[in-house]
Amino acid sequence: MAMSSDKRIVDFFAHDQNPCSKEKLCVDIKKESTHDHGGVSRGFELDTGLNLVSANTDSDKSGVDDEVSPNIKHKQSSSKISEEKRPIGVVVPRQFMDLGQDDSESNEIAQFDANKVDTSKDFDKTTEATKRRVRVSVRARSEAAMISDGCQWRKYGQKMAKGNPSPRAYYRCTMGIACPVRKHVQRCAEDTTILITTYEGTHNHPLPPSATRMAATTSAAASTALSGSISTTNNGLLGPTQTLIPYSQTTNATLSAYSPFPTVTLDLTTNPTNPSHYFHRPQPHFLAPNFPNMNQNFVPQNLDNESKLCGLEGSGDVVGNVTADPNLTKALVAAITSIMGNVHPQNVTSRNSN
DNA sequence: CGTTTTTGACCCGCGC
DNA sequence: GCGCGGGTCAAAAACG
Repeated sequence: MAMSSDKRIVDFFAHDQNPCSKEKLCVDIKKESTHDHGGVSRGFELDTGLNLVSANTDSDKSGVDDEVSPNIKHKQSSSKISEEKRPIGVVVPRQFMDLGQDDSESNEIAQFDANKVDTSKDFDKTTEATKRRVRVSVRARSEAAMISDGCQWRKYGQKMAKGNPSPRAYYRCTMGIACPVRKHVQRCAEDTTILITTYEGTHNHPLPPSATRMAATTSAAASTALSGSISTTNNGLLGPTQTLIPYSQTTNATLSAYSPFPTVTLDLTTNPTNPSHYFHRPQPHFLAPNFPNMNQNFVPQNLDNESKLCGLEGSGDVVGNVTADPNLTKALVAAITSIMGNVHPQNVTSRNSN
């Protein structure tokens, strides 16, 4: 796949006919990686249609397999996922980039064509698709092997990821029968006290209250991240419109394009007492839930230079100029809700800049 | 003895 | 086409 220079339309709607949205989504892909260590960039065009993750909106293909036991569907799911890989990234967190690479040729503009958008189409369907594909990555300081999020997990694999001395552990949700939700846990390469947990999939069972509270924060994070207008900038820092999700004023949420899936990154390690360290836009209306059942070793701390430790510094972090579609926000919130549990409505925000 | 973890092997997608 | 790397499987080991 030509990654560094091709522009392509990501057609989120199979029945894209109604150009009801005039939103313009300009994405300047400075750098993007499909892996934590990667450095391959991709330019792309985005529709702000709601099928965030799948250009193939064939519901027969997207709606069933994920409900089947991954043990049974493994061979199919692998190829299917790749088939549906479509970038939707808005912000590429520097911490997930290969800091050593300088992919200058990848600095390109991908422009969203509003005429290709149809936000009136089948929101439910597209939301369902999104539920299954959006990833939520949580960065938190923890001495434990993984943070307690209210769900039960069974480890099914472990791998050494390139560029990171710490192994990546793979877990599968065991709270429900054949629950397709998975997560992987890995320590930050630059700061091993930081635990990076990435969730993917849709729970097919009720979640305990603790998981629900987690969901509230992650969902709000995604919502707020998406509601922001992110200017195209490569100024070397998280951009001036980088969105802060105030989980006790310690959460930094970004929507990442590094993954083949849209990925919301919740950074619970950032410094709340030094807001100038980041360039966050406050969201005073947000009601930050707590994590009462978090593992006691899970201690979000006020640490300066955290972003540097994790590689946040450098250029190319903010790559997008995004005007979030409220429906886009809803879709992503729904996705995270499905991953983490229910969301308190008051925590869901969206802003339509048009 | 049932469940969970470990770990080497395997599959698949992607980049070269 | 080949190699690399991520993700998963599944048998064996460990655990409770």
